[in-house]
Amino acid sequence: MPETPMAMAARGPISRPVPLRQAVYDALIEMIINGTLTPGQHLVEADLAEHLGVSRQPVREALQRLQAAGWVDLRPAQGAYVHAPTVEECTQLLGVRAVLETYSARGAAQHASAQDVARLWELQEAGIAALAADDARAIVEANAALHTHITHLSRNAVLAELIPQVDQRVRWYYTPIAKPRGKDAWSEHALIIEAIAEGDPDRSEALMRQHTQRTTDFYCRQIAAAIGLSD
Amino acid sequence: MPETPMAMAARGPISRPVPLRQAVYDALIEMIINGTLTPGQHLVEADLAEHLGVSRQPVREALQRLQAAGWVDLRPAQGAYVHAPTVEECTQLLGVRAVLETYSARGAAQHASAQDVARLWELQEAGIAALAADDARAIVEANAALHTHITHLSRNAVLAELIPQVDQRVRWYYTPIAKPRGKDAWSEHALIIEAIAEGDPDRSEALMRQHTQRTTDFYCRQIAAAIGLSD
DNA sequence: ATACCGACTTTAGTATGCAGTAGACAGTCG
DNA sequence: CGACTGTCTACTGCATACTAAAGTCGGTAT
Repeated sequence: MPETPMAMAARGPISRPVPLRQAVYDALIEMIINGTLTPGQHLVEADLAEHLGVSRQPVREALQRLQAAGWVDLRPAQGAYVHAPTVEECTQLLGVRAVLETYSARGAAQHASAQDVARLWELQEAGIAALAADDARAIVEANAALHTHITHLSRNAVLAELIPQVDQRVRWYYTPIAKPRGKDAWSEHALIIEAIAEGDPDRSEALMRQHTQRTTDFYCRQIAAAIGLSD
Repeated sequence: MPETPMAMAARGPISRPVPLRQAVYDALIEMIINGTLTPGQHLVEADLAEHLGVSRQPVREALQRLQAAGWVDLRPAQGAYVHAPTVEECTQLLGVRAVLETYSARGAAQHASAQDVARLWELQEAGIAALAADDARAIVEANAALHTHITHLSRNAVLAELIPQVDQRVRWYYTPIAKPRGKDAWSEHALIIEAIAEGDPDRSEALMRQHTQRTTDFYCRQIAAAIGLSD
């Protein structure tokens, strides 16, 4: 069966222009994360549109999604404002993340194949490397990649849809404290991966709960310290 | 036929004061729940716009949000399709709901005032009444109201933002089995409220876990039975 | 001097128009 | 008769134009 010269299809459909609304969405998140847009700032549709070189339409659609994801607050007849997270909110967010990640670790232990586990170890390596390189951005990225993959392994589409919403915001808040937390975090990751590899849901769950709890505690202590200093 | 805004009277006109996109959003969810729009159906923006008596713009924005909430699938350059939930997905959704509700019950036990508890008992009464009246729709509504209020009591804004996304969909899938599950469910509710009233986080959590787990199990058995019958 | 009222400006909300693309159908060639 | 290709249609994606409302500033009257 000479499957015609369609063999090139393996190359995938040629680079498709990403929908503008998606590009705008990504661009705005990037701007929020790197501080170009500061919390509380009023986002004027026309300005964003001009700055990004598109019309207001894609900007509006992106803002809708950003609201749904909790990045901006959309006040009726008044426009969009970059969401200003409070300390309580960060704590709450970390709490919710903990619960979801814990659940996802359980699922991962039940469904992961040997190959999946191998991939986890690869990501673990990358994290260790980032830690050694002392690159905060890379650490956070590797952390997100590992957790995302665990979520994926749980084979739960709903979870996979929900967690990124939470996780991306955690990533934003978490960046400043990624370095000091890093060392312990990656040791704990190793234990979790082992539990998943053994297919032990209870232990995976317990370890992940401990891990996320410690991250939350660490974050709270850092915040408390920071407030203590600034006051 | 000539464009007459009266044609859409069947689905009711849209009240102007609230943003159109919001009205359209609600109207579409209602249509999906009550079956006017069937799973898998292709939603043509222009058609919806005409039927609701608005332009395509608010319809587009509503569809964006509907995708974010998991009600429709938005395929690039092809439009919106009513999401067709699979059995696995329902199970997964119920699983995620379970962990979120469990977490929220713990929070509620830690924060609820006597007044909050009184409100819970009122909602419980309403649920019992709906059960007695044998009104499936009212049962589901009362159930949602009770769970929503518990979520609120946990004083967790992130949770309060996330759960409705999940819960509204659960509500959709759950309606058919609400009646047989109702009796036990409301007895369990009473126990949970008691635990919250006593401010006992561990017991509240355990009871809610049990409650949601039983609901999930019940749902799975019903589905299995339905498949068994139809095969 | 201050408080209230009204026009003005700015910006979100909504409608419509245009172009690009995917899918369907029919005509044509092997 | 079957498969391929060219065309045709219908829909989405994006842009622009218009409308309505909220906020602001200046003026006037008390």
